[in-house]
Amino acid sequence: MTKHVKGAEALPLNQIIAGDCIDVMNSLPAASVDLIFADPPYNLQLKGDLHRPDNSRVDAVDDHWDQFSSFRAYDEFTAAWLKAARRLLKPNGAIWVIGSYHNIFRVGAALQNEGFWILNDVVWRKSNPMPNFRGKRLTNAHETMIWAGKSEDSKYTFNYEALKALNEGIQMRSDWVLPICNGHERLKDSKGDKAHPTQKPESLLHRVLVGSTNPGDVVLDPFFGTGTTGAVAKMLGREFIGIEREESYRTVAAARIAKVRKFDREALSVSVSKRSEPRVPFGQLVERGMLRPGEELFSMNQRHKAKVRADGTLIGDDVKGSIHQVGAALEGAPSCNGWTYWCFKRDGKTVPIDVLRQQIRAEMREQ
Amino acid sequence: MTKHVKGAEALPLNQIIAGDCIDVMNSLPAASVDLIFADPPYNLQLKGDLHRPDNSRVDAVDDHWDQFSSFRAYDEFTAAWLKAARRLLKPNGAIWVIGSYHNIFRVGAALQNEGFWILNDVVWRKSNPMPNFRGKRLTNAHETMIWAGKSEDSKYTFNYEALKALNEGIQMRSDWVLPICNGHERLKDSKGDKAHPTQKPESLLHRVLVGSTNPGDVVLDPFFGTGTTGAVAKMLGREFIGIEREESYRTVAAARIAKVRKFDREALSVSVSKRSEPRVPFGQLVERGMLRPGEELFSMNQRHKAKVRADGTLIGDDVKGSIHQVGAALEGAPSCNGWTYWCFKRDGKTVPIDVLRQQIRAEMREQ
DNA sequence: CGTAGAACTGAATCCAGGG
DNA sequence: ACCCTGGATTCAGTTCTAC
Repeated sequence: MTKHVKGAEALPLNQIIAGDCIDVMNSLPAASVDLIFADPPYNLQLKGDLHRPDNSRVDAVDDHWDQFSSFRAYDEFTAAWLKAARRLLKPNGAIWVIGSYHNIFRVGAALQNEGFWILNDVVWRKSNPMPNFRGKRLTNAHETMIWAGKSEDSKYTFNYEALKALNEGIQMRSDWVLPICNGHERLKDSKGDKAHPTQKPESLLHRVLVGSTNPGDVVLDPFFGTGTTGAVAKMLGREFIGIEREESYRTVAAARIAKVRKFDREALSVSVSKRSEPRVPFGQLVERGMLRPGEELFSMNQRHKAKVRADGTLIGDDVKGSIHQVGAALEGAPSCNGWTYWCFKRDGKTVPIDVLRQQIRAEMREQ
Repeated sequence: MTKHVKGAEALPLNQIIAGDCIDVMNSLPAASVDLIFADPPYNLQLKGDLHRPDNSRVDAVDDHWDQFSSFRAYDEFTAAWLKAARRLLKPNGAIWVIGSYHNIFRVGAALQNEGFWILNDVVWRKSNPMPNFRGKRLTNAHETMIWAGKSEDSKYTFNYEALKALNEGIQMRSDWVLPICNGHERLKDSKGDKAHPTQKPESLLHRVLVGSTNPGDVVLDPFFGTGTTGAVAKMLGREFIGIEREESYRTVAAARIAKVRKFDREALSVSVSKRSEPRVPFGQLVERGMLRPGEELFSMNQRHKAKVRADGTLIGDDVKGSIHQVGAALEGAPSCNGWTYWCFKRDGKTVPIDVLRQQIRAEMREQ
């Protein structure tokens, strides 16, 4: 299918175009696209191998397309594809770009330099990220998306009520908790290996497209990969244009999209987290000043006491550890629920620490 | 209090220094600070706040002022204070910078350009953000912090076990859910208005300082504001240096910090990693007769065995070497922790050799 | 057939210290 | 500076295998 726009050039809709995205974008008619979703190379700069504690090797992103000789080279690449992308956007068009700390700051600055107007940065909080195996940094548990209008005065599309509905009637926030793409959704090649190292979950694109496009809008993805953007666009009744350099990815994407039915909501069902109470680490009571480091806690039976430390552990006579561990040790029990075991004193009264946890949970429910 | 460092220049500790942060930082001795926490301004309307690297002021009524020159001026300001900050850091020092989508991408790119090495970007997920009243965008529910080492090979401080303890035994992630600063913690001026527009919560600084400094470390905050960094540093037994241009903020901060009490020493101790335990050569177990030369060791999975030699090496089928080397070779693994891999037999029971190491370490602690 | 437990996996800038 | 070696280090899943 092609679509004719003012200027008589044809727009190749619902196709995957082979080639370098900058060249291809430059060959398409200007001001013809409503939304761009881009998942560019992150320039991860990985060095050696990484092993899990069980000695298995992590299958890293070592593909040639992620290699850049320097930040400067990456910046030039970024400016070039953003320029081409901006030309394609209608005046009221918008763009989403996803990245990690390796590249997102350079991408964000480049967006601003090119005249895009940032509307929000959105954090994808992964419910099941890969841990930091060596314990040398924080678990890298999120990626960042930037949502920007073509210019400061673009009348961008924002379906406020639709997103609010997706969020159980509460205004959608800038942090989205979604699982990574695995299980059956993760596309495999003929050998059973993952077809693409960085396939994005459809739930993420669902939220992006519901929130910032209308049915019939044209969505372009210059780094199409295995076509998550195209698959979700088709389900949601949006038109897509994919650009992808690697033949193997194009093949997988084409087969995938062919199987998609419009309004195929089944594929989007995000595993709903159990409706259980949120976990509140004891350390949070300390960080938030509800209990002071050095303060004494007393056991329910008044037989034992222990001091709170700055890291949210307790120290008693010859025992250190979590509220549960210290409670268990002092009672000589195999286990102990520290939340119901320990109390603190306020104004002469003895108060169970669980009261403070309830307080935090109540706050969390409010918004 | 001042502290004298190599080079005979005095470091003004636990003081709030009046002045422009770039000038003040340039007047302090190089390589003298362990950590910098910075919450730089990012209101682009306050053009008078911006300084070029040559210290000339950006003219707010400049006719040529547009979006582009505004970004350029902000970039120059950012590069200038980051350069000054980097000079102050010890080789193994690190920096935290907090910002929002208005400025954080420019700050992140500048950090990388100046040679800092990003360790994590951390999302502060606000549990009670201000809603988006007009319903034109997503609720801006987070801010971004960047944690970076002075250089790629900095041996930065990371108290992994302490943060894990704060999170009740689960590795700390890059997204931190903490409430915004309000209630009693929020400082008010004499008229009852908030004393500072963007006062950060102490819980945020608690986590930053527990995780990336040790007691006694010097923490500098070039945009001190009402002194959250100083207040938490004092509580946690860290030394602080604050720089603030506005007298009203300095006054509020000084009064605030004077009221803070340091936690006692025991409360400041945190959970430590096994890595900090003294090293015990396996040969010592043999020398001390805890294991006899010729004795057989068995792998944890019971699949392999090897004999102890008099020099503290093992000999198995076709392999000789350290407990680690033989374990790795037998398992075909890239590496192996021999201490947890090998067991010996005593009175019919299988005992991990690590028990003997712990015995030696306990003896070492006694004296 | 169902269930329990083992195996596997994910955009990762993932070691420190002695010779 | 490099080279070598000891030895510390994981969370939330999904899929596979054994019984």
